[in-house]
Amino acid sequence: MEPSVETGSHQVGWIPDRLRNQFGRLLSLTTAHSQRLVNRELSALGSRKYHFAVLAALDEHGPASQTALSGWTGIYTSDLVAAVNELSERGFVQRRTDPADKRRNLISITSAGLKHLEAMDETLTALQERILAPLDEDERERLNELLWKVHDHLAKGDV
Amino acid sequence: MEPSVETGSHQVGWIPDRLRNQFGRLLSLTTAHSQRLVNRELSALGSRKYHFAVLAALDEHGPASQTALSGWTGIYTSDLVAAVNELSERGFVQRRTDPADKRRNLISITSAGLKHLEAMDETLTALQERILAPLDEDERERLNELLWKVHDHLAKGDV
DNA sequence: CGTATGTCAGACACACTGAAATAA
DNA sequence: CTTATTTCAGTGGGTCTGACATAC
Repeated sequence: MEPSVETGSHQVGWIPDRLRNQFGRLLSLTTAHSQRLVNRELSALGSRKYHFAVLAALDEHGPASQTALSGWTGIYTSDLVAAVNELSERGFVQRRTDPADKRRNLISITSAGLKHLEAMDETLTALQERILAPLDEDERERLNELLWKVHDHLAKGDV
Repeated sequence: MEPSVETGSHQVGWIPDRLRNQFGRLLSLTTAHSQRLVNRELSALGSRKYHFAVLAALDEHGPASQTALSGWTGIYTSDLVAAVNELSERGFVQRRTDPADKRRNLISITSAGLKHLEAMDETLTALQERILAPLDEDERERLNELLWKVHDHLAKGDV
């Protein structure tokens, strides 16, 4: 009775109304889709989002403590430990104790890390282009603007 | 003795450019925020999104197999097992063998389940209103339209 | 077809250890 | 000035949800 189901990501025919009309669901479905693609691209480079975020922050700001990195990237410090470990194992960052404050670590990006960052950035930029393909420039701007509005509202914690 | 620890999202001042300009990041941040709120509301009702999705599908479609539910909700069948177990433990659904095909389960919603669904629905609708508060009607429509465009493009698997 | 198991990422709360700043 | 207390950075281990694979 049901039309055949494909393998891979599932396809949906009918969707319950209450689900279709839920804005949050549209948001999370779209996010899930695009994050799946992002992860696929990044994992081809042996990385994941945390790595990109940390390297980007280090590149743009310069050496920083883990607490600072946490603040800028939104990654919890406890999760940051693992990310920095992984990055330093691969020689993408260096961790040394801040001489000025011995309880603090100073993380800095290496040239290998910079190269890796650029590779990830290019990949992600190209991917983003493919994801947004159906939208023209105006629409992209509009979408960004509207999303930021909602985001900022949520970030303020009013709701 | 402990001053209460502020829980919640961290505040960001500066954000690295490469992160700020990543559309995928904006998407996932916004989603994360709103999902956090959704989870908070639902968990106050002792539920989570899977429960809502399953009950909504059952309510709108009538008794169905787990495979069908999986297709409509996007929940993997392996995860659906747990969700249906939880729901049936609370008396919100009933699981019985399909007399027409003995290897298939027919899941149906109970009246208690229906009541629970309505409660969740009301909660979520109210929450959605709060989340979208900064947007007027036009903007909401526009945002939905643009998101659907991207979503459908992704769902087609072209990218 | 359904169920059990398991992996992995991400978000998050907590407890703990040193080191630093500060009050007594 | 030097203890005693508090604050703060980093680490570790753990929980939970969600997406997803696979074997029975």
